[in-house]
Amino acid sequence: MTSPTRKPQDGVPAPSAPERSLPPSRRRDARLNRDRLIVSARALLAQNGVDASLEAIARQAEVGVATLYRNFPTRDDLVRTLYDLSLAELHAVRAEIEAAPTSWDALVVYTERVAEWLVADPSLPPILRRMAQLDPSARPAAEFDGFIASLVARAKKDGTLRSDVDAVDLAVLVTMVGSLGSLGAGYAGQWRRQLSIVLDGLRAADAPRPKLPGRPFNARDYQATVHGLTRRAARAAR
Amino acid sequence: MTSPTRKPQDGVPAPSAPERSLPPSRRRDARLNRDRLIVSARALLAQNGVDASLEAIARQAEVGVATLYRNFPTRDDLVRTLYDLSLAELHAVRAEIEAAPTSWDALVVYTERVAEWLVADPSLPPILRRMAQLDPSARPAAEFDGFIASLVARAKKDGTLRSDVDAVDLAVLVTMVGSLGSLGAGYAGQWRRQLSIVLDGLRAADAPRPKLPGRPFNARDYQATVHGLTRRAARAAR
DNA sequence: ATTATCTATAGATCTATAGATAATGC
DNA sequence: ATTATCTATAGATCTATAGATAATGC
Repeated sequence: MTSPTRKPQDGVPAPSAPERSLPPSRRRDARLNRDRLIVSARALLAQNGVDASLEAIARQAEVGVATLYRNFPTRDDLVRTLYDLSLAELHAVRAEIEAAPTSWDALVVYTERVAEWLVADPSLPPILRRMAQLDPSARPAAEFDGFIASLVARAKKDGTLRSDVDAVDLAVLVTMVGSLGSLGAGYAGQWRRQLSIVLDGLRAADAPRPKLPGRPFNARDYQATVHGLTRRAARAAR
Repeated sequence: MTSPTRKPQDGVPAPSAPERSLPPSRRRDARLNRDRLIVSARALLAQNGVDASLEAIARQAEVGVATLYRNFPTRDDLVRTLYDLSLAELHAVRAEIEAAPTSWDALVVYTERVAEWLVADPSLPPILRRMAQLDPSARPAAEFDGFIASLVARAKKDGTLRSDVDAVDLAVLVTMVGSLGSLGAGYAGQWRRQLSIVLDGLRAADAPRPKLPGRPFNARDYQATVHGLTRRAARAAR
């Protein structure tokens, strides 16, 4: 029943299958091409959304279109593969959370790592949206659910987390901070400041605040960066 | 306080011209068609990004393609028009801010209204991105700049705003909250909770916190809504 | 021998425009 | 009479596949 050929089930992919680029038993050139396709796909999906031209993806990967279709018979197969690969990265976060010394630290690790994951890859938003359409019952963060809920309860009891928020508020806030990835690479680590402010808003009122990380963004760079421009382009245009 | 007259620079529309749908001297049917095109364009840009098919926009507006091209010779003319229309709405916010009794209230009005503006229209993100590419020197919120900066200074002196943030942090946070618009209509007013948490993070540490608005989102609805699904579709898929 | 790649191509859809036809305002 | 709309169409680009050609592993 379970053949060595990968047959992605319609539902959630088995998280036990880390889905390496491909079983290492295949031809070297084939694996290379597939990897190139994945890189190009990430880039073009980030730029043009889920409907990015498949021809363009193949072109950028310096590969014939047919090669793309051989690896990914449909567009959704491609999207699903990118999704699986990204999700595998997220998996590692759980151990990090569990290693945190206090419940509050665990919340910080959770929000920080997940936000970082989102920010680092601007192809994720279109991919996540599409996956949710394909398969609304699949939830990327499902494995975290119960876990985070108990963490939230613990942090409230410890008196570090304000008592009027819940786990969903947290998830929404992380999504929100993660959206700063669309501001472009020039934005660099500034999102940590914003996350820090959000965390201060989540803290119980009497808990002490740490210093904000980084420094305020200068207004000129903000403009350059806010819509995906490089600083150089913005200077040139001015 | 900047000069009342705006340089008629490429792209920055004179704010004195609210750009009504069209000078009322034109043919009735023409105005109607133009309005229909604008509505359809908003819908399809929100759904498919700036590269949405012009043919599809015309089709949805029940109008021939040539009519679209007559009104908007290039895609960018269309985008620019949508941008101008949206920006005109934003203009009204300034008066509201000035009417606020305290500096902190003014900040609340600013963040709330601008976030609301963003959340209400999911076609804005692609439009803003495109406009920034077309014309990097134009800044949608430019008219607010000096104004907000002095507001920030005032709120710090009043001891209501924490002293280690600046106006750009504020702008980024608002953008961030505004991004929740992409979560879909089912999300309704939940973004106000998130904004409220952000505001608490911005408050000076010793200032008292108000209660969060609304109630926590239930986990099931969150899933349904987080990627633009209707609740009904999510239920059906389960 | 097997597996994968590339080239070529059919059919669909899109952009952009020219020319024929219809609706309005004066 | 003027202004706007529609239909039709050329050329570009895209998806998806078939058939010919090349590269690998055993």
